[in-house]
Amino acid sequence: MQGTEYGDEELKQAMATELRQRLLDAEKNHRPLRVYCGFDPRTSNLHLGHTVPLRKLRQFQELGHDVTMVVGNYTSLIGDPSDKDKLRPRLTNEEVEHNARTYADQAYHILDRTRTQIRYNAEWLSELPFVKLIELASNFTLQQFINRENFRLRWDKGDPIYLHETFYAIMQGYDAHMLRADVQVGGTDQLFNIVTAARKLMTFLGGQPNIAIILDILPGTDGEVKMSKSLGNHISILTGAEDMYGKVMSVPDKAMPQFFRLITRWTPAQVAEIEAEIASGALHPRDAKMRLAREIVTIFHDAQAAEQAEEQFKRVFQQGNLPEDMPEMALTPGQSVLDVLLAAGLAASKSEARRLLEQNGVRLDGETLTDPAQPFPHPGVLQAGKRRFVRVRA
RNA sequence: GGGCGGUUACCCAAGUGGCCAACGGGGACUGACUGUAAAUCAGUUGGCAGAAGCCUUCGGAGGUUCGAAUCCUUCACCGUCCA
Repeated sequence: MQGTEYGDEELKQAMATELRQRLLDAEKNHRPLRVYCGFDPRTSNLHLGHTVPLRKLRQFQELGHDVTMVVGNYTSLIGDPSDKDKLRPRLTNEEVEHNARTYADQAYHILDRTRTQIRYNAEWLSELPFVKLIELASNFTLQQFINRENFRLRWDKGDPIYLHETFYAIMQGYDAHMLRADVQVGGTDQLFNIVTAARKLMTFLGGQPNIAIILDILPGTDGEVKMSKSLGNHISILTGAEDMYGKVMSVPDKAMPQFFRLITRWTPAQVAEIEAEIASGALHPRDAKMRLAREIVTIFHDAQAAEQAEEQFKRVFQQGNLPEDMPEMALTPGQSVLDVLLAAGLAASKSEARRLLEQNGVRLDGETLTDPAQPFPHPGVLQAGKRRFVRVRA
């Protein structure tokens, strides 16, 4: 249950107990548990936040259970209202197909490809007759939806809540039923969909309700709010080793516990040990974070890349030396400092370049430049701010 | 279908004829401090020129005016109440 967050101790205990019981039953019948997690085919570029449920699925795989990723190509007609307040345009089948494939490819950084099944929920949802939907919907009241926090907020603000958004939970519940899922994994934003909707529907349809594994939300690089691309605080899993390492290091200390639990391969015992060392002062928080960064880069690249990224990090940021690789540009005769900043892509406009200069944010071979109009002094390493470098060649 | 309200820069949000490139907050960027932390402090945050100044921007189009984000007309979208 590492990394779970139910927001309610009783629910957590209930789920833990039920999971234990289900494991015993499964063992008795010599079958693995059917574990699933849905994903939204709207995204295909995964960041670390997306890997949280994947990590949990992986743990189940390692224990020998069956794992299914459900591509929500039918539910995406709605868009999960759990964390959104706007409708999104419908995707074409090709887009869904493409996103699903790239999503899966990235997911296999974590999941065992040979033990993962992929299903599309249009398979059963597109054939759900209206009369069946009526039956399913009759299990819920409007009050349940209105009391749900994210609808509640919108209700109170006077924002629209569309009728069809209430279908989402029902559809997800039906997915669980069709898969005869034992366990469903999701973030805290899925609490309602899993616990209220899916379990109820599964029971109604004559099956056993699935057990909810509700995972805590991974904060972004700001350490404050959930990692999300639109908030700009994400770490893409496709980013380079050095960038990934550096971004992990920029995460505030207070977010480390969540990173430890949610995205590393570490066991609860290992996490406890590191945290104890930090608490006792035996381990500097910075060094703990370096271990974390190294672990994360190792997962998405490999151990060698992680080591190199760490060396580069030490060289550039701890010792103030230059990075090994940096973009290059050729100097054109007659270019001013301003021209070069622009041409090197270190500033988006001349005004921005001037600002950088005024704020002492520009260095050439370590020497601060301030005059925008002066001819570019000489080839060398041009630096804007702390972390952007360009090698200017003659 | 009717009444009322809304649409402002990356986001939220002030501004109701000139003092508005547009208050404030968030975010972002730069500097100091540091563990590339975090927190804190200071500065910057449309473009061109950088001295003055000029240009583009406040949902779209048109109009009134010496002058509009601010007034009028119209269109679009959104919300809300009533039906």
